Amino acid sequence: MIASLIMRRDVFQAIADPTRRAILSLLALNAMTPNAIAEHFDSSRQAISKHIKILSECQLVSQKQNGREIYYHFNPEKMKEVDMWMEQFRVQWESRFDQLDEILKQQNNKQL
Amino acid sequence: MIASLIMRRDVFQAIADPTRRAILSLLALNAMTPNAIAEHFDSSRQAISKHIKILSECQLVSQKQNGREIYYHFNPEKMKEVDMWMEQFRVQWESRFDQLDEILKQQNNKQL
DNA sequence: TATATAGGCAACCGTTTGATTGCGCAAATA
DNA sequence: TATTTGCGCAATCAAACGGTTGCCTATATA
Repeated sequence: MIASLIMRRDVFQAIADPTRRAILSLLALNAMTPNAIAEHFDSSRQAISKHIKILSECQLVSQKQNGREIYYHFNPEKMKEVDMWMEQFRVQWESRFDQLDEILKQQNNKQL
Repeated sequence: MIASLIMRRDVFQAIADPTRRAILSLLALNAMTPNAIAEHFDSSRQAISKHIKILSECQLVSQKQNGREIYYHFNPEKMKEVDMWMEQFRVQWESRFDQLDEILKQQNNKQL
């Protein structure tokens, strides 16, 4: 289908929604069925299913059918993409420690 | 204003847009004016300004006025929030190494 | 076999998004 | 001083989003 090729959801867009983030936090602890997930929220089962569909489309979750139940599993691989994107910024908040290192070095120099 | 209290943007929603992510990548390297940023994109200057406004509202960027020019700076502090949220999932992709550790341990036991 | 349960799919609807256009204002330049 | 430049603000619009409702199929249970 064209949709599966073109519409391919973005991970960043998927985690933009607070409900989807909460679902991911739940699934990271253990795999769950849509109904079990929906019990944790005020929204309807269908609303949650739509969120799950979006999470599936960008491969943040995978599914395993068991009879009429479908267990959704969190897929850490995809979340890594966010982590990798963050890498470019991590240097900046680690620079604080670098600055501290610099200060300590200078103090050592003074002591010598 | 009420807007500044209630509307307070979400960092996750801010980085959902690919253009905004690209802007952040640019600003992480050096502070820039809206016009300078817009030159890197096909969109109009106003479109970019709107993105900048969203990034400002969630404090992912800060501004420093210089005459009629406004330099926008990347603020790493806010990006940390995303990094902190990711922490809960990081365990999962690091578990691969744990599994490797487990295998190595068992092999050592065999050797003993 | 009849009924209840799990869960996907499609249609619909109000709100939000991202982009464009036009405008106004302050700072720089002629 | 007149003009250009930098940039924010407001209005407008199509597309996307998030939710609800209704329906259908398949599996489990009475």
